[in-house]
Amino acid sequence: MVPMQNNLDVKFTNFIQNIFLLPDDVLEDVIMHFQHLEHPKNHILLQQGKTCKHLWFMTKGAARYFYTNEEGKEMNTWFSLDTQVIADTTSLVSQEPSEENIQFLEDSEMYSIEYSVLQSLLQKHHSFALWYIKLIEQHYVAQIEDRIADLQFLNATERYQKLLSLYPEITNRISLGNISSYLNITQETLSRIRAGKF
Amino acid sequence: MVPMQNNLDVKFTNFIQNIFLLPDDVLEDVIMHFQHLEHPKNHILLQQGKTCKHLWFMTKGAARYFYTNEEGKEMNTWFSLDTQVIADTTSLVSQEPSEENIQFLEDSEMYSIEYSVLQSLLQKHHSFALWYIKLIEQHYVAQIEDRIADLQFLNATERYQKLLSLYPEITNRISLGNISSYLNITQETLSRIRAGKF
DNA sequence: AACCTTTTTTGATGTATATCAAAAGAAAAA
DNA sequence: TTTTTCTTTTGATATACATCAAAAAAGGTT
Repeated sequence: MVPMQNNLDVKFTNFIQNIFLLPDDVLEDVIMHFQHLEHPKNHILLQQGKTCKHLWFMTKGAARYFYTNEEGKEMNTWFSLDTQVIADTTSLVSQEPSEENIQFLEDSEMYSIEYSVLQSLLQKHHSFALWYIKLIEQHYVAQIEDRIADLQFLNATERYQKLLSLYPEITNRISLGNISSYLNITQETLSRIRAGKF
Repeated sequence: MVPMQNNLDVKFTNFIQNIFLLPDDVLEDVIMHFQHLEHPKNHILLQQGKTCKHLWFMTKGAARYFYTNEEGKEMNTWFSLDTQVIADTTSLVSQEPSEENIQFLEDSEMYSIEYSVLQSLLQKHHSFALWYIKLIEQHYVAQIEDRIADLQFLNATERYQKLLSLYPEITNRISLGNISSYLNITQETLSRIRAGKF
């Protein structure tokens, strides 16, 4: 249960209200079902094989999504920086075991809501269901389709440049190994790209 | 406006009801806002640069999503076969111009609903909003995330085999050139994969 | 500062898949 | 059937990026 006085909470409510404006009473009912959390760097938020039981709204920090392949190599599938929704969507919506891990790359702050609570709020408030539709549309569909196009049509150098233009500060916050894995290239190749060797 | 007597319509209402069960009165209100359409092979349903103003439920047929790149080459991004939702989701939800075309690869049948009508039905019926959430979750998120994983982690041969296991009859319905473009490989490479040369 | 650990860079070589050119096969048209 | 057109296959070569090995640089720790 979240008291609504301090700055962080204002940031969070703005995040919620920017997705789709909720009536005051609904906003209040929704917000009070969120829990404020902090997790340190390296904390594993969701583990491969476990079902994703929460939806998180990160207000500060950085996280990676990754899975460990047959050879034991960790492959990053996604990054979230600062104000972002976090969840393994596939596992959350199906309530089946996740195929990936979610781990923080910085000390991070977030608000969480349980899947069952989310479902009952969707049943309870028509406006919250409309809000959730906007959330999915904006945060999953748009971003994800973009990523498909990148993987399908851009080469390694172009993928890196696009990531840089989207997150100019990413190289100060996330290691080259983690970035290269997300870009689907090796660390060596990314190093050469940065040195301008292609 | 759709009379609900014949077989095709039953197939369509089943499709709707399988996503999420709607109360009879809501189902009736929803169904009557759909229009039945047929389009011949090669018909362009949506053109690059035009905004996607409809959501379609294909009940029979085949379609491809593609865009034309700088060199004038057509690149397939998606296939839909038989009972499937069709739309350029990014364009539909943003109501901004589409970056891709949608074209039929066979004579096809479908039901369509206009974007603005869809929006007003979402406002009007809480249960229809819950239905739409399930639709997005099942038809966009799950499929799309799977495609990212395929592009990121499978090689050309594995991508082809996975497509075959999902649509065993695809080679009889869709040309090798169209399939290879979707798999993000050349026609020559796909031909060699099929001949077992890798 | 010196030491240890992690991250990044460099070099040599290998591999999956692309490109270009042309032949073979299948489908459609005359 | 013959001709034309479109689709698929084959061969030779090129290229983007991976892999393996090792050195260099950067961060942390005592």
